[in-house]
Amino acid sequence: MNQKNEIVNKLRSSGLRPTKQRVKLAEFLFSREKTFHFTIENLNKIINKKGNLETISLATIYNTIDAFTNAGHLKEILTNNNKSYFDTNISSHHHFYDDETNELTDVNFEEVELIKMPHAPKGKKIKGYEVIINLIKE
Amino acid sequence: MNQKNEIVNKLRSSGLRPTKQRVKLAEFLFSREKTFHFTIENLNKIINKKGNLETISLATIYNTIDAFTNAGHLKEILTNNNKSYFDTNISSHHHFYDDETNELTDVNFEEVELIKMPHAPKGKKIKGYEVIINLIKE
DNA sequence: TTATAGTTTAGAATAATTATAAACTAAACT
DNA sequence: AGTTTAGTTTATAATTATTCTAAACTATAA
Repeated sequence: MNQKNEIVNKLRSSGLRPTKQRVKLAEFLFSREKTFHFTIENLNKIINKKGNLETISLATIYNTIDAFTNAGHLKEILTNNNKSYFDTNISSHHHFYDDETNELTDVNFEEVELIKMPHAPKGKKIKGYEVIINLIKE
Repeated sequence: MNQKNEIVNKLRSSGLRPTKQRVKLAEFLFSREKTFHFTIENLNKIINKKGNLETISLATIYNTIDAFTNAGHLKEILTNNNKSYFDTNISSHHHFYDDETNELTDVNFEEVELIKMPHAPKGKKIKGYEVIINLIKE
């Protein structure tokens, strides 16, 4: 019950009522060692797989993931295949993107090093940066 | 007629028949000084705006942009808003991405310099990389 | 000049996402 | 605890972006 409390607090402190659905999704997403990349389609399949008694509607999955993303608990990943990808690793890090399989893999922040960076346009400042490394078959 | 010949050759040499539609789109996209970012929706609106006599069907715009992209004449841009963006600047370059307005701006390749890069996973090789610099209001 | 293989087209089909509005529920208020 | 209310969930419809289909068309090779 301790982990559940943590989750509930996390939700509360970002202004999200800890509903059954949100708690379930938060537990699923945020109680893991390794980073998790997913699309809504993926997540929906896992959460609502045949035989599961407590299902969550697709609309709620969309709403919840959106809410988690806005609250900064998930990071949206940039791709070019018009599906939204999310990442449970919200710390600054980079990605391999396999152009052939559309697979994403994390690259630790320290594995990439930039030594030159442009100035931000007027009125803006640099919040961070992300490197996407495109892979193809050898 | 000289510019048109260049376009026709460009198409031919990438295995694309220089049809009326392709030539028109290629002229529109590739005869410009400055880089051009667009979505299919944008392009369709411009090409088929009311009163135009030579219109091009939406399906053909999709097909053509796809063909141009595969031929390497356009670059697909990474985003998180489930629409495909294309860039007439195919040279390796990077982007500013304004998290608040979702606006993209080009950053010249030379303005970013990487000195450390991870190894590609087994069986894969690095095809290229792109740096996205996230901006926020100052 | 004809055949053919590639292309265009309108419209249907699909996929991803967002909107709607009724039923439900967590939290606030007696 | 019981009631209210404002936020949430849900099934379903609607919308948006994209891909498919198959018939009509056209650039090119024979």
